[in-house]
Amino acid sequence: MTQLREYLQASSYFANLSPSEIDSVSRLIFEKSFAKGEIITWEGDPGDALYLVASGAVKCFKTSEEGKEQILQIILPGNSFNDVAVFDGGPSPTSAEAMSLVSLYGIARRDMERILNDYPKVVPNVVKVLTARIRHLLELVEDLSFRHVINRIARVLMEYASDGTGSKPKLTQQEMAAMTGTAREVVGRSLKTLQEEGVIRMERNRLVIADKDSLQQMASSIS
Amino acid sequence: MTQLREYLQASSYFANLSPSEIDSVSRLIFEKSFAKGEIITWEGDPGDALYLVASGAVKCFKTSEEGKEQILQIILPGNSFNDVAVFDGGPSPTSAEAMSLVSLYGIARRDMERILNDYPKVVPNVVKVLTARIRHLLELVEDLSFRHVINRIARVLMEYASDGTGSKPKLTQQEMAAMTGTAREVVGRSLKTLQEEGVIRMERNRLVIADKDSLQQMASSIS
DNA sequence: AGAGCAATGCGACAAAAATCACATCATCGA
DNA sequence: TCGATGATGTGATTTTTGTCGCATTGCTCT
Repeated sequence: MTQLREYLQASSYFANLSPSEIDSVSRLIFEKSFAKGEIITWEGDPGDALYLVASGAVKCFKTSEEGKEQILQIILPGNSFNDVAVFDGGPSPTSAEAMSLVSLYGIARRDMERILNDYPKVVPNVVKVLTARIRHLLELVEDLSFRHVINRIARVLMEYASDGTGSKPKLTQQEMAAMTGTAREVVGRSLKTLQEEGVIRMERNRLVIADKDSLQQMASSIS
Repeated sequence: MTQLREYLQASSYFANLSPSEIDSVSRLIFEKSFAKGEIITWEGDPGDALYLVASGAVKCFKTSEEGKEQILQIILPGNSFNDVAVFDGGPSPTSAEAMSLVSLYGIARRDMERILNDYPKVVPNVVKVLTARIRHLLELVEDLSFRHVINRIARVLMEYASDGTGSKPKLTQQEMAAMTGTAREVVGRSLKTLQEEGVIRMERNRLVIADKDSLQQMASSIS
């Protein structure tokens, strides 16, 4: 319980609440866990609850009619998902799946409404979260529209290089493909190219960034 | 002035304010006009003001290093732009250009803050606007990631077919290319294909939808 | 340890999209 | 009305990306 309160204290939604307010909020929260591969919410579902990731990683994605997947965001501890549907009352625009064993803090929509009502201080935080999401999506659009696959992959590598905390999950080529809007084979070929150019190195089943500057270069360049 | 108040009454931000509240808000608003082709805000500029389109059309877009343009949204009368930068205080994520003679209602960031403070009723509207933007961007990503150019173009044609009000500007192939993340020539060829299939028709410099059902079909299908 | 399944590696091709190079058509001012 | 400029039409060609097919490798769970 203390753990939950500490978590909320540090979260983007509730960081500026007083301890007693945090306490009230925490009483509205339910906990839930999912095993790797389990679907947490389906695209099209009503947005009944907002989730904060306590541990593990969650991918938010869309699926095409033909089964292709586009990952929009990987949610790491401290961040939330399913916000849009909760705040506008519409159907969830994306599906969410546990990429590892995940534990979540959930807030029912009704309760979130109550919180916003009772603690107006939370409102600016909501706005910050939403604008951040917009900025993130704009970057994704920019990527898809301007950059070649190999450059997008370089960006993914930069962003998801393990930071030692172990919170970022190891990505499969399939997942990188879903993040960059391409096919798995293309990711494989791109990684091979990067390797041939000495930018990355494969070490016993582990991908190592050999030349961070070059990678950064590739990640920002357009062709 | 009455015109302005009527406009605000119907806008997504202020629809639920009382006449007297509308009146106070209206006093904070400045008007501004731009000729076709003029840049209203540059990507990277501080978000000093939020704009509501009174008449004309504004395109929000990003530009790549190589000069390619990606249009994110065409703002028609009644809608707003530059919201993100105004609400989170960051630099504007996109540029905005007048697609025709445009007249705008502007609200300085400071004033918008004041409004949010004085009239909390506005807050849910802000959230609605932001979530709508997120949903719109998610659709764009879906489009770029899942659909072929010709299908994206079909969507653009569906969405921007003139509705008789004349508020939707006639799009050039160049603009359609910027909306669908492709090159002008590809748009031209796609239009030709659609024409050969009898889905659209070119009538003396005017594009006519000949078979709306087929077009709708193309717009939703994936390949 | 070994069966089974998921993740990779990779060659060969097909398809879509981008690029280049011009010709032609419209439109809008002067 | 005549240019000038912007918008289009179109073929040829190159790049990039997507797809198929299959062999391997590596990991996990008994």
